[in-house]
Amino acid sequence: MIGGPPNAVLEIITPAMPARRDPELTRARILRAARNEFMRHGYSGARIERISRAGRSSDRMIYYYFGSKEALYIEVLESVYVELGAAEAALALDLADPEAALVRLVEFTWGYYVAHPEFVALLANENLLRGKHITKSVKVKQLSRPVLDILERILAVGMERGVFRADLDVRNVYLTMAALGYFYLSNRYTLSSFLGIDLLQPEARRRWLAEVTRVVRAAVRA
Amino acid sequence: MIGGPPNAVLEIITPAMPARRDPELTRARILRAARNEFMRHGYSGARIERISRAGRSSDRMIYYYFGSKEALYIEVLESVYVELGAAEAALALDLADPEAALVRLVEFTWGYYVAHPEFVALLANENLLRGKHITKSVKVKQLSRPVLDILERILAVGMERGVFRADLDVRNVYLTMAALGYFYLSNRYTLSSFLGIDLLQPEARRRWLAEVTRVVRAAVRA
Amino acid sequence: MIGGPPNAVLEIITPAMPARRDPELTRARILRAARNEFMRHGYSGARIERISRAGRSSDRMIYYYFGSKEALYIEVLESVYVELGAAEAALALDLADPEAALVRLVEFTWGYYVAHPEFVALLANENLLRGKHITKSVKVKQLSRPVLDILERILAVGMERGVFRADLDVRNVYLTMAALGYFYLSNRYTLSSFLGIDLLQPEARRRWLAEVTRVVRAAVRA
Amino acid sequence: MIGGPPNAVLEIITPAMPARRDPELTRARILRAARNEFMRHGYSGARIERISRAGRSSDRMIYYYFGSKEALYIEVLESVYVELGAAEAALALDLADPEAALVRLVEFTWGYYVAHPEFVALLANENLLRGKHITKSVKVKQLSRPVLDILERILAVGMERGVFRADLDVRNVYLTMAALGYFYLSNRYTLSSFLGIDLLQPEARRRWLAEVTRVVRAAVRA
DNA sequence: AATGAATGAGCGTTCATTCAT
DNA sequence: GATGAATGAACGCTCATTCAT
Repeated sequence: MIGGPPNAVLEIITPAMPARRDPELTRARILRAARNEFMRHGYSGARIERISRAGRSSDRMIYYYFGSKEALYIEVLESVYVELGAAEAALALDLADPEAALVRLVEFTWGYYVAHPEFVALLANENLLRGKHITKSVKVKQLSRPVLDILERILAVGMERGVFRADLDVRNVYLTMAALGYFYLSNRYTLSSFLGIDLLQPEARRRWLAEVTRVVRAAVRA
Repeated sequence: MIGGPPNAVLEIITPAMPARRDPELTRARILRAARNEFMRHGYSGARIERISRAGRSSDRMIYYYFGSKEALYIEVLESVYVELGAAEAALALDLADPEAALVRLVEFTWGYYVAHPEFVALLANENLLRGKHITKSVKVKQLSRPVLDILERILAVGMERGVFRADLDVRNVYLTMAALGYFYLSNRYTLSSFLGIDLLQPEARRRWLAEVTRVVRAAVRA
Repeated sequence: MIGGPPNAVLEIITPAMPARRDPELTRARILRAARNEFMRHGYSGARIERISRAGRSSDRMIYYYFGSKEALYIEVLESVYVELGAAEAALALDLADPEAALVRLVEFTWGYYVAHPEFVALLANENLLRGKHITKSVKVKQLSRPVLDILERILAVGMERGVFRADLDVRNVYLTMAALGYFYLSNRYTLSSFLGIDLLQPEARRRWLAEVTRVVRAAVRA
Repeated sequence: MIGGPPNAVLEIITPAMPARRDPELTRARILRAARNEFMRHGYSGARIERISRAGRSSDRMIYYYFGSKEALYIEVLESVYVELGAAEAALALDLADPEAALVRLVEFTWGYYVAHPEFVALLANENLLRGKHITKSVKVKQLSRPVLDILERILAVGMERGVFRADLDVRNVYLTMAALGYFYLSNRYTLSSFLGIDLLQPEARRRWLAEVTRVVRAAVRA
């Protein structure tokens, strides 16, 4: 009742199934399922069993590969940070036109949030828990977040040329840019009910990106 | 973990040991404890037993008064919305100077978020759950949120006088104002680690309010 | 919040409501509701709260009037026995024709079970509990069950005249008569599924009464 | 209430202390304990904790193997039906003498009820709940109950030979046979108190079987 | 005579996790 | 390297019942 035969049967049914018992693949499937589960339900609401089922694995395997729910969660957290960092690093902005570059950065940031709801949700959840888990990750602390460097260079060029105000602080500009995009998405459910409009409609989203761009430009304009 | 000091403090607030058979008080104590618990741990992470202990009551009484964890949560949610609405309604702004009135509104909004971390946390949690519970509250739907009316009047006067741009949308301005304040506070843990500064320091908070005010003014300026 | 005013209001709404606060009536309503609840759910499955609601009273009143769930149950049990005894005592059978009288008694017994499903259900439940509660009732023990006397007289006349076998035992005949009627009704759900017919259909019931009558007559025939 | 004797007995049955990691055995022990508990207390009165203790397992394992109290109950129900079906199927009756075969079937049926009080109790309880759970079992519906076929063949031979009445209905005869045995046992507690004799005494039981046999024969006699 | 407030004990169930091979 | 069996601790919730007026 234990053991090989059932697997043998599966082998026949799904003949060319790539690398069954491929630890890397199993691990990746679990991680992906966990990201989705933590995004949807938060840390406490997430269920090991749902993750293992969605990842076509077993509870036991999660402990085998990750050790604990918290360790799995932290790895998920790290992975979304790593991905964001990679996406930021891949940004190739032309500093010749700092205003255009800034607009591109605003668009990129907004686009990233839109494309990665799990990033928004996981951060929201982690803040809800007052950074309880993120502080345990050594990896997250070591990660570079290229966006500040990029923004700094944009602002430096813009200020030097006089197209931007001279007293801009890179962290303030970053916060403004991030806040306007993030808040709209992270709070879309309560805001939609409060404002009486569906913020998720493509048209509404397009208009908000335009507004964010306008506000950020107004904020930095000399 | 058990003990005197916390009770001693409450003892002072409710002088002669709260009449044990005071249903309104019992109910209120539970509600207050629940608000705190849901703020700290989110819906799933909140524990009925911790709430009943903190409210100096029993698990059983929570079900006696509220029926279920979810119903209690919804009532907490309703109560924070009611309180915000009352605070907004109590705002008496002088429309003679629309710019000053707008700044006052920005300060009020920011001040409210700072003074009511439970509001920020509960909304964040509710959005994490995709508005799962708030949609079940009929009360929240019926509540008026006076802030939009107030802001609308400010903008109307300002636009009429030409001190504000003519194409302002009240919801966009509200979102900008709310986003800049809310995001800073709701994401303070991940942001602090990312930016390498403690955003909760009074000095940092003061500077951010100044920046928010500056950005909002820049965004509406004619 | 406590007290008279709400009742006063009800007085106006239901003007001629007979004897509100009539203890006898309230007691009777509870008892009737309890009988129904115990019939439907058995002793353990019965809920005090459902009884009080169905009896338009409160949990508290049940304890006020009856003392405990078990005492209420016993009183229900007693009441169904009392009613059956009264119905039996009201039977006026013409002993001139013992065969006809026996048939009449079979019909009466069957008719009583059909008309009083609560009797069948309560007995079934009490037997399930191995007579746990009925042994606590002094009243049930003191009750006379006239049916045995009646049957005895019928059999005596019949045997004397030679229309019945001479070796009949009154208790055996009673058991046969009761068993054939009771079993069909008490086990109708499992039997219906097993036999593949709906035993509750009027036509099926009518046929079964005919069969019971036939079997009893065959059993006593000389 | 805790202690040696009962365990000592089991120890003998399962000699060397049951290999703790034997899922089939664990499952079987739970099922057996559950059957006993449901028989004794009905569905509502049964306690998961008592079952797990009696089955020398844990509450948790019940959910591991069966999923819920109701699912466990249904499986118990199915198991008693399966066992009865197997016992019926094992009956080898000589149809050469239909009268003798019928008597044998009556004796078998009665003997089965006597030997399996859990069967009687579980059916009584299930009917009390109006077949609430049994209707959820697909297995029970698919089970064959060989007894009707057997009885049909007996009656066919007997009717053909003219020793039985020509108008017999197999279901009616089955009901008569089952009712007379089942009712005596299922209602023994209330009947004992009503008739003033202990129906469980071996002598009383023997006499009743004789009476049942006599009545059934009288009912089918040509 | 009547009742709203309160409760201890226990319910079925689920959680993340570890045992043992 | 991989896994089915097993588990302690707690979860949200409900039970019949009593307190206090």
